[in-house]
Amino acid sequence: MPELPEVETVKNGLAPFMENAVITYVQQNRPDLRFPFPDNFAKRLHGVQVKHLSRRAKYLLGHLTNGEILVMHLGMSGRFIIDDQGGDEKNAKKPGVFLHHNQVHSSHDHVIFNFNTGTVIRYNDVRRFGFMTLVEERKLQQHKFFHSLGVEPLSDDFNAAYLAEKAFQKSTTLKAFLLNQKIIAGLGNIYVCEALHMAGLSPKREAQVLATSQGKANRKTEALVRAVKTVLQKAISAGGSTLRDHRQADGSLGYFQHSFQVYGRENEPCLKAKCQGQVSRIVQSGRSTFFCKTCQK
DNA sequence: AAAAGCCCCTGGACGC
DNA sequence: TGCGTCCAGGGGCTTT
Repeated sequence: MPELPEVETVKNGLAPFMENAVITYVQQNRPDLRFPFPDNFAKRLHGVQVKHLSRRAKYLLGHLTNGEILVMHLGMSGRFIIDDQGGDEKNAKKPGVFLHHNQVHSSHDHVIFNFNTGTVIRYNDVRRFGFMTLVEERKLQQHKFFHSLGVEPLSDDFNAAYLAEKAFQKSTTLKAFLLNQKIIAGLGNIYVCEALHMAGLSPKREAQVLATSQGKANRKTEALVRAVKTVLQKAISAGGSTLRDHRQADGSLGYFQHSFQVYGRENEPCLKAKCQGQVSRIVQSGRSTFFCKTCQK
C-alpha cells in the first residue's frame, strides 16, 4: 500500500500499538524479502523498546531504545496486520492497518513482531518487494537508502524555487521527473498522475518547462508545487488509498481512491470543471500514466 | 551524467 | 475448468 500517504497512514495506525511497547520476540520466516535481512535481525530486536515511529519518503522508521532504527519499506504489496490480544476496540477503526482477533496466518506473513503488551503485528507481503533492515540512528542519513533522497513534498523545502532548480535543462518527462525519489521523496504512480492533472500539465512534457531560461520558477512550477501538496494532504486526510483489497471489511481502509480524478479511469470523462475531455492511458517507463489530453498541456 | 530498460515476485482479471 | 497473457501503489541495477 505504498506511496507517501499510505505509509503515513500505516504509521499512524501502528503507532498506538508499537510506540513504547517492548519487542519480546520476532519470528522471521525467511532469510530475505527484496534484500536479505541483516545478520541476527530478529535477535537484535529482542527486548528492545520502540520509542516512536516516523516516516521518511516511503520508509517507515521505528526508533529503538538501543540506538538503532528499524527501517521498513512496504514495496508494492507490503502491509501490517495487527492481532490485538488486548482487544482494544477503540483502535479498530484506524485506517492503514488490518485488525484481527482471530489468528489467521498466511504464507505471506514474513515477519511477526510480538510485544510485551500482548499485541502481535505481522508483516505480510505477497510480492516481497518490501524490505527491512537495522541502521544505527546516527548513520541513517548516510545510509545508501537515504543519502540521496530528495525533499519531503509536504515540507517547506519543497517549493517552486527548489523544483525549478532541479528541473533546469532536464529533458526527462514530467512523469519520470516526479517519480524520481532523488528529487521528491514519496510520490508514486498514483499521486504523480493526480498532481499533474490538478496542475494541468501533460506527463509527456519535458521537466525543463518548470524552469525559466535562468533556472527560476514560473507559473507552471508554482501550480505543480501547489498540486502536489494539495493532493498528498487530501489523501492523508482520507487515510490513503486502498486498491485491490476487497477482503478486509473491518473499517481499516483508506478511501482516497474514490477521489481519483484520472488514476485508473481510462476512457472515462475528465472530471475537471468545464473540461470535455476523457482520460487516456499511456505507458511511460514501463508504468501506466493516466491523463487528460484536453486539459493537461 | 542522464535517461531508459530490465528485473525481482505473486496473484487476480480477463480472453479463449 | 484450464491455460496464457497482462497488469499491479516500487526501486535498484544495468545498459545506452
